[in-house]
Amino acid sequence: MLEFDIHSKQGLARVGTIHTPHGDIETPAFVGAATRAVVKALTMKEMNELGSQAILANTYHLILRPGTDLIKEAGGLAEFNSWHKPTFTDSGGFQIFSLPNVKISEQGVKFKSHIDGRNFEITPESSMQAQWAIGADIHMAFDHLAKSESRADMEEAMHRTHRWLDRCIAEHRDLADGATTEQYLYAVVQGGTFNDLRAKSAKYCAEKPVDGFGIGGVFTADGMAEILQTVNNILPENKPRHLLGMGEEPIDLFVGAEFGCDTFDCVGPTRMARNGSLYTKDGRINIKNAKYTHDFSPLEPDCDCECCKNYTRAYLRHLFKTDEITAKVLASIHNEYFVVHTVDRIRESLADGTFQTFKNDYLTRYYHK
RNA sequence: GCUGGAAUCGUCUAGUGGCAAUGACAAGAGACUGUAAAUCUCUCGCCUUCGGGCUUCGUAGGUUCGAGUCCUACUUCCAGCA
Repeated sequence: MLEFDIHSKQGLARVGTIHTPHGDIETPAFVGAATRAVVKALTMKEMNELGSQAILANTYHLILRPGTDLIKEAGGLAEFNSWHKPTFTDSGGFQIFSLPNVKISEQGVKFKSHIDGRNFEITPESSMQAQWAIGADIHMAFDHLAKSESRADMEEAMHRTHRWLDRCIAEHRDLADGATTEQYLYAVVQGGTFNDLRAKSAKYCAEKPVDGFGIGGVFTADGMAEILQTVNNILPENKPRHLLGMGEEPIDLFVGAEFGCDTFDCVGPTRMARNGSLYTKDGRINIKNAKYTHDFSPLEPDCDCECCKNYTRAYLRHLFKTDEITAKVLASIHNEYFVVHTVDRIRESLADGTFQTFKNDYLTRYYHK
């Protein structure tokens, strides 16, 4: 069983430590999105220096390229990409939802590679096998997101996710038998925006022999608090919970932590960075805007990231306007630092009892309320 | 000096009688939440009560119902010959 210590609690929120074979994660924590075994534009050294505790790679993408056998041959994900701290893998379930032309059956999902048109099939069993080959510390069960917001579709997707969870657990147990490494499995809670379905899904997952939980299918801050309260009041307190895919908006991180989530991942910060949308304490700014041409101040005056300590807004704008690779590097360092550090501060404020004040001050300033 | 060729939005460019005029770049702005994203969208002559109105394709004339497109002259640039 994955070890998870809880040091303090405040309502549903908690401060803890997840102990993985590759080290500890102090929670709440923001996990960097390293979909293709890399955080886009950044080196692992840079990720280390900006304070990232863990990364999350995607099974779907790694099956297509370079193939999970290759990662196994390299000695596992940590050896392959030189990230020697904790790792997660997402199951590939999200791609069923996000890609066109997938054929879903009870057995699994058939699709053509978007790269070369080859036919692939992912099943709960093959997803588990792939994740074991990749060798991340924490695996996600192969889940199914609904094809629409309708209750019927949500319910169908939830039930399929549950049936697939049982197959994932069986396969994971088989793979764990005789394995030389410790790898852990999270169940994924579905149910869309329907509280009764969320409750049903949480109950189902809560009773299973898994190491933690992913909460999937949450897409907006609206209604997120209610969903998380429903789900996290049911999930067992002593296992970690990962909020899948949320964290582009700082409010998501506050609400997520406040209502009992321990880790987050999101592609938003690095994607925003590559597109020139950079976090400041006063909200996101588009560094490409003409008004920053002569702005020789740092992006964030009291930010300790490499970008803010060394470069000005005018310089960053110049790098973006000239389409220099370094623009994306510096911007990604800053945005990733920003969210990692925001969650670090949330953790500290929960530990010392100042969370509500910190949250109010932060969000008031960020969203100009 | 002679003979050809060329002049169209900030730049390059499409356009051979129905055109406010093609495409790219540049510029301005917006979007992005378990990454088919170093991507995508919009604006880009002036004005507008969003119906339209006005002024544009080196300059000045001309032909024509109608000219960026045809004709004449001029200006500038390019090539060849002197």
